Amino acid sequence: MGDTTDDSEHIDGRRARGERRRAEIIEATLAVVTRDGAAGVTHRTVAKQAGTTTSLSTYYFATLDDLLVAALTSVADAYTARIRDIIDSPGDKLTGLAHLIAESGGPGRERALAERELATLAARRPALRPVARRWRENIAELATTLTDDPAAIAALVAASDGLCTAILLDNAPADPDHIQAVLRRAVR
Amino acid sequence: MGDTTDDSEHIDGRRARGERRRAEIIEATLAVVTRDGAAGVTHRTVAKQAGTTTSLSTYYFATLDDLLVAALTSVADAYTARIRDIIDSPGDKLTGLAHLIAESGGPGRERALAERELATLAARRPALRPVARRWRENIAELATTLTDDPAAIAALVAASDGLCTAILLDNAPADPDHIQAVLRRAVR
DNA sequence: ATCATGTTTGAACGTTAGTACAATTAGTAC
DNA sequence: GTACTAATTGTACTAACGTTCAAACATGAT
Repeated sequence: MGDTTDDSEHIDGRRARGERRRAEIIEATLAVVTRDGAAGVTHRTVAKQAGTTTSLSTYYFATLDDLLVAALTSVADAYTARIRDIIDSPGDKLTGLAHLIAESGGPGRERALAERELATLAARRPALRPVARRWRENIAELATTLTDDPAAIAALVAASDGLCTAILLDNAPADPDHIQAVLRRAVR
Repeated sequence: MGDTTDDSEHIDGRRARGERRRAEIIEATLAVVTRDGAAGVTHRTVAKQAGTTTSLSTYYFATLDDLLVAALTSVADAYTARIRDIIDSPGDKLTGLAHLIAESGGPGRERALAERELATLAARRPALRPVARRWRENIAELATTLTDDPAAIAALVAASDGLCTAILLDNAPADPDHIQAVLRRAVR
């Protein structure tokens, strides 16, 4: 997380510090979403979480919307990277996906919850829609390595999403084998 | 609040009026959720939408949470009734379900959006969780008329949920035939 | 008519929100 | 050093929030 680009020829130190602050504020935003939900995100709560002042939050993110967009983008990027890892790894892809989904029931629950909350937000704000769609597109990309049937691809995406919902709603540890069975049924 | 503490048979007209008001406020709440999202729900916005005063909203729903619970329950009840109709009707059940889901992309989009928003809210408030779960349980009930395989039932529920997400996110009219194909793949 | 009870209102309380802005600090270039 | 710019702070304003409350109203029961 903390890599500093000090090896570069001539970097404006102020800019580097600014971008670090920016990242800190985004991280604080996600922490707030995780703890209190998207409704709990205000410049004040985020600033307090980040250990700075309210005005600094507005300095980097002029409006609350900017802040939420940045936060959603960040969390979506992280999740996307996980899926990409599964696609690129040599093992069975459905097994990997099943374990990733199962994380929503364990320690990754709050992260998954945050993403879901922000995705719901996206349904109403067109600016956030492409970001929210990326998760689905990546699952679809994974599916194309398994089948060519468009219906099967759609089925896998839908099943992944629905399974995630079920896990979050049940609030119980999920069984990767069961998840995998449902997924496998979709692409079969 | 007075419940059915009165054992006598006479009808109190005031009670009927009160329950009508209550229903109006719930309807207004759903209208607000539809227009501005769950974040836009305040006693003031709801009251204005219902054409009454702020205090009347708090009179019927002491806290904002009560209001949201009532609204979510109401919309879940309506959707549940639709699924029950499909279960009880003689025609092909997956065709009926597919058309119901497809409505999320047409005129029923805002209604579906409201339900989804409230369901997301449920993930963080345990009080709302049972209500949110009912939708899934009814789909499962429909599935039991088609198969005994638990994995197939879970697959149908997950697929229905995921398809709904896709439709809402794509914001395009949905093709019932395509939906049906995905659903049929789940229970096959 | 009188009473009791449910309904409705308007105003007010204290709190917190978004936002703006002048002032201050800190780093960079000259 | 001075000048410039980005980063940061403290403060203040307005608007809206949830909630409370005493009073007024409406209506069915007696």
